[in-house]
Amino acid sequence: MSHDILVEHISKNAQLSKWELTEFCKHFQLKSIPKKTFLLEQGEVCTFEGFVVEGCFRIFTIDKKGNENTLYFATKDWWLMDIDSFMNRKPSDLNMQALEDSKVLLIRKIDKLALYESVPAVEKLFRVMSQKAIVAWQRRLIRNHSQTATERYQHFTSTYPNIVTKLTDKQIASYLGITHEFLSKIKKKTN
Amino acid sequence: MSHDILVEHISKNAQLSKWELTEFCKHFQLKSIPKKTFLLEQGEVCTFEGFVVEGCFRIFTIDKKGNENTLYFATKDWWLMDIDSFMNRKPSDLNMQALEDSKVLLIRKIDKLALYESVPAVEKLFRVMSQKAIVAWQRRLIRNHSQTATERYQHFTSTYPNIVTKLTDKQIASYLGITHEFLSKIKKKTN
DNA sequence: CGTGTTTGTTGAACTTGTTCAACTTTTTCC
DNA sequence: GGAAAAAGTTGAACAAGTTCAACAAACACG
Repeated sequence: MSHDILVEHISKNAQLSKWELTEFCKHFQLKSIPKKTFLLEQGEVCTFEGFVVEGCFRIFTIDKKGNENTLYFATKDWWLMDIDSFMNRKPSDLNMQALEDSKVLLIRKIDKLALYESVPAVEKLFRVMSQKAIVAWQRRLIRNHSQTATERYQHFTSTYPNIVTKLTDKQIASYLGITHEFLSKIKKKTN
Repeated sequence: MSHDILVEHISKNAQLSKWELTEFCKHFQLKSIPKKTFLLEQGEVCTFEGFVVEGCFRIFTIDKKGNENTLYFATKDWWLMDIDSFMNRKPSDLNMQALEDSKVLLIRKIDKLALYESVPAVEKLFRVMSQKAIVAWQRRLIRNHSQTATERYQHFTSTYPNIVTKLTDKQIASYLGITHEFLSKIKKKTN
């Protein structure tokens, strides 16, 4: 059952009682997202949070120059949210697109907010997960500053070998912050 | 009184009752940190969290190649913490150094953890602050990928004009992820 | 199954940013 | 106030990464 994956995931970040787990999970609805579909598109207000059960998403933004910039890839066990848009009801800068047929557990904003009130442990859960996320973002920034594109590519492929297989080189390049032509040259050299 | 600054700051992120505010604040001790002093040094385990009341800190890491990489600068109203080290009792990768005579409000880890239990609103407070921080880290990453060093320098100086005046060009360059020689050339060109 | 579209490759010229070294200016601190 | 140290400047040679264009390979889909 898909909720089991969610339960297992959150249990790594906070201890919730059986009742709390049930309360938490019951607001999440399973939804199938076909390949190439956008779960969220730049300009829309994000009114949900999602947890990937199956498949893969790319979260990216398109800047003024028209370049795609990939923030992250989300496979099983990753969260999909645009915090800024969700919190402040503002149009999102992000696109969330399924790279293959996928399944997500979705919670509506109204239910999420109610959950914070009715199950205080959910505050801790998201506090802890958010703090872990900060650490990850900080580390990625440091890597971007201290490593070459080649090193970053190697780090990415060795850290996420199972995600890499689902991606095109173009998508990987937009995650690393380089052109896909240059990634092609990197791959040639390191072979 | 220095606690007033803290109260004002947290009130922007969560609504705490008078009692909760008092409970929260009473665990913070004011400490003066002379210029150039390290509040935390790479390799130590971080057992506190700090809130800057006065002065300025630089939070940076030194990588294997010996290069300094500045994560952020913290002036009045900013938090000082190494989440990873604090949460997981692991040696920190970070240095927190006062750039001028500074004052911080410090809370010990043991008190912070107790506070999460005794004042649940503190969970929400740090959940909200952490989520805001994630948004900021994501934005910075996108900027690093989509903008040139010149654009990033201009963004930094216009976003933090009051911090810039406290910094050397070397420190700014290490924040932008470029060499100080190149920053010097950028400044010459844009004049 | 084939054809149109997207993805990947390669090279040449170019831009951005680095390195090193020599020098000047500013700050530190006794 | 003056010597030493740190920070900033500049130029030349270099390395990393981009751009554009042309072509090849892979994939999508009616």
